Order: sequence, then C-alpha cells, then structure tokens
Amino acid sequence: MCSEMLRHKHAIMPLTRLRPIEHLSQVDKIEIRLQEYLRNEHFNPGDPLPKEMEIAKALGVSRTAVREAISRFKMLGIIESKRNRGMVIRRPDVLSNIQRVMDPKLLDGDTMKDIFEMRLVVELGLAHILFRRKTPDFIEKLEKIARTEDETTDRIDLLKLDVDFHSALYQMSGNETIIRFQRMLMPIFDFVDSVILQKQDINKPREIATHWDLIEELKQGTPTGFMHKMESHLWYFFEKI
Amino acid sequence: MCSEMLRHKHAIMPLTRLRPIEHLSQVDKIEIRLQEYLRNEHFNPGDPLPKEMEIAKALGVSRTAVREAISRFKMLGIIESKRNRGMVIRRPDVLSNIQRVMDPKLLDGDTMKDIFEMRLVVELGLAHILFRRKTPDFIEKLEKIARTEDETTDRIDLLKLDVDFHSALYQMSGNETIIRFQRMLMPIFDFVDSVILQKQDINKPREIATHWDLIEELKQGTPTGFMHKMESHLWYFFEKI
DNA sequence: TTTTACACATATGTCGTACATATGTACTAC
DNA sequence: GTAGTACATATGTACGACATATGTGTAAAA
Repeated sequence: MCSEMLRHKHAIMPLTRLRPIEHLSQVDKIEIRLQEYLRNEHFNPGDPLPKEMEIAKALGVSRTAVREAISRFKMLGIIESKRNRGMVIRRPDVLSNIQRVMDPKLLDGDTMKDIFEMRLVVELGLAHILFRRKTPDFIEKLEKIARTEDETTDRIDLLKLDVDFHSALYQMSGNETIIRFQRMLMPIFDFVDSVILQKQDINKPREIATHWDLIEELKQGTPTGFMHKMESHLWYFFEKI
Repeated sequence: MCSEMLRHKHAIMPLTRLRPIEHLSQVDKIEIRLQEYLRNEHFNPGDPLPKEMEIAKALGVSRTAVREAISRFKMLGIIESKRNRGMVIRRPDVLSNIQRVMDPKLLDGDTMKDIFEMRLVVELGLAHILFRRKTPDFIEKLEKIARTEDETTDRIDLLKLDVDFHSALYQMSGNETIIRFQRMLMPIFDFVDSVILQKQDINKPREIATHWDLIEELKQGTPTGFMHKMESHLWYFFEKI
C-alpha cells in the first residue's frame, strides 16, 4: 500500500525535481552576499575590508553570524585577519582547498573513475611538454627509480615506486599547478592502485609498456611514441576499475 | 645604526627561516583537530557527528568557536546540519570549492600561466578519449559552431564562439569531472583570451590550425593528427601570454 | 631634537548565556 | 489505532562581556 501511494504521487508530480525554496540559513545568505560583494567591488590582494561590526550593521545581522561566514572565507584563504588591523583580501591557494575534500572514503565510484580518467588525460597531454623540458638530470632520476624497481619484489614497495615514477614525470613538467594537481589527487590514485593490487588478476603479464619503455622513448623517441606507450601503460589500470 | 643592527642580527640567525610557532587562532586549531578527527575515525557519507556541545566540551572550548570551525566545513560541503537532527558527513563536491577562489583578479601571472598551460595539456590528452566517444551528433554541433564563426565578424562574438567550440569538445569527453574542470577554469580562460584580444598583433594570420581543421581531423583522421592540429591551434595563444 | 616609555583607543578573538526554531518522540484523547 | 498535542532536544541567531594584540599619541628622559 505504501509503495502504491508513492507511485501514485510520482505519477502526478515528480517531487524529486521540485525543490523550490532552498532553505538557506542566515549565515549561508551572508556568505552569498559577501561573495557578491567581493566580486563586484573588484578587490585585489592586500585590499582592506570593512570592520566586522560595520558589515553586520550593513547586513542587519549579528556579528556572530558575520564571523561564521567570514570564517568560511578564511578557510579558502580569501580573507585574512589580524588583531587590530582589520581584515584584508588574500591571494588564495587555488588547489589547497580541494585537498581537504579529496578523501576516497567521501567520494563515490563514478567520480573516482572520472578523476582517474582525467589523470590519464593529463599524463598523455604531458608528453609534449616533457619533450620540451626534459634534461639529463630528470632522465637519470627516472632510470634510478626503474632500476630500483627491477631489484624489488615486495608489492607494496613496487606500488610506491610506481607512484614515484609518475610523480617524477609531473615534476619534469615544471608546471607548479600540474604538480600540485597530481599531489592533490594522490589519495585517489593510491586508493585505486591498492584496490587494483588486491584484485590481483592471473593474466598479469600483458602487452603493456614498462617504465623502461617510457624512459627509452623519452630519451630518443617522439612525443607521439611516448604517448602511445603511456596509453598502453595506463589503460591497463583504467580497464580494471 | 639601525640597518647595522639588522645586519648583525641577520649574521647571527636568518630570521626569515625562523618562523616557529605559527600563531594559529583557536578556531584554526579546532579546524585542524576536526580534520584529523574526520580522517582518523573513517567517517562515511551519512554518518552522524557528535553534538556541538559535546565537541566543545571534548576540546575544552566554547560552542561559538566550534561553530565557526564547523561552518568552514559546511562551505566545503563536508558537513551538513539539520535543526534537531544534528550534523552528518556529506559527500562533498570536489570542484565546486575552487570555483569560489577562481578569480583572475586574485591570481598572479605565474599561476595563470600554469593554469593555461594545464588547459593545453588537458585538451591535448583529450584527443584519445574524443576519438573513442565521438558521435555524429557531437560533430554536427561542432560544425554548427564553426559555420556560425564563418558568418561572424564581431570580435567579441568570435571569442564567445571559440569558447563554445572548446566547451563542446570537453562535453564530448563525457567525463563529468573534466567538464567541470573546464567550466571552473572558464574565468581564467576568458581573462587570458580577452587580454590576448587586446594585444591584437599585426601578424595575425599564421600557420595555425582552424576549428574546421580540427573537425576534419576528428571526422576522418587520427588522434595523433588531431593532437598536432590542436597543439598548433593552442600554442599560438600560449606564446602570447 | 630624538628617543624611550607609557597610556589609550580600537578591531579582532573568545566565551557564556539566552532565546528562536525546527524536529523527533511520547503521551493523550477520541 | 489514529490524530492531535505537549515536551525534549540540537541547531540557529543574537547580544554582551572581556581578552589580546596592535597602532597612535603624549610625555618624560637623553
């Protein structure tokens, strides 16, 4: 009877779509107002903000509520405050905030798959930059990791070395944002890798490129060749998610 | 004398390195504790949190301070609270938070350059996925945009169409995270594009691939060919930053 | 005149309390 | 057994008080 009732309701109107008045709390509204304010007034890093009480008066709310809202912007690094100096706009660290929510336990499977695929995209696209920025030093670093891998049998250590190898590639890009991107997504990669490690398929050795293949290609190959090898190297993992 | 004193001090100890006790506010410390707590206790989405007063008691601080800290997590979407039900862990939206700080005015030149380069990396790496997921529908969409471009002379409109074209490519990937990534970075791209537009060099027509070239390659070419064309198409912009 | 020392004003940081509001629960009446 | 009501409870909001750091002005000392 219950399910029948629900089905009936659903036939009349899909309530899932109907969510008209988002019940925002006072603080949420203040947050939105401040967001607008910051954008519209064209604040630059270093610019001072009005005092807490002034903001509270202007919005017609308590200082407590304003402080809760402002506290949120402090977490994002947009606002900084000093004791008697008031508050100022800061240059936020774009990526540090994602790090806080990048917890495999909090993400669902689909999102993780998307993220892993994006990693794949980035590492393929990296090829061209790598060939522009490669130096003997970096190659040597990669070779050292690969050599260590050859001498290692412990599966945990191998996993760590695999991470090291790919990290070194990101480092080679010289692009701070890309490096941070990888570091940021590390928890996800670790998680995916460890899951794959547990699955431990029987038909493990396949036609996949090794790290040595990638190094060789990087030393005296082409970006295109490198990309093909990288694709075969990574797609193996991707298929198994 | 003053400068002499400073030089003397500096000789003894480089104070720039010495920043021992980061003067964290109470709320900052609470934020860190909560962060640790959430990670260590292995919370999953939907799990309930202790009551505000209990947390305050446990930490030996006031409810006000706890609320300010928790408010921060609410902005990140990690914590949700309902009136008498208490607080629960939520599945945060990984990318929505960056959007708030992704303001060209708040970022410095180096970071913007890094971000733009990362866009380049992603769009190159996208090629392989695009060839896997392309459909006549998507191709048609791209052609429509390109046709409109041919009939447009207004520079602002052309800029908008260029954005539309690349957006369509991201859409084609079918990867929600990658699509969000592009949408998120849109302000940066818009900004960079508009700056380039102002520069307006004299030697504008060069050996760069057009959107039609990209479409043609997508229809009956190879991922590699597509990537080469995309590279020539984008590097033109990149050099001008 | 320059420097030092002290007092004062001020804006943020922290706390405690009170009350509003929504929501779950238990009890009561029919 | 159901509907309606009263109560308990946890979050939401507000206000007032004091702590603390920091800039500023003033007066004493060199």
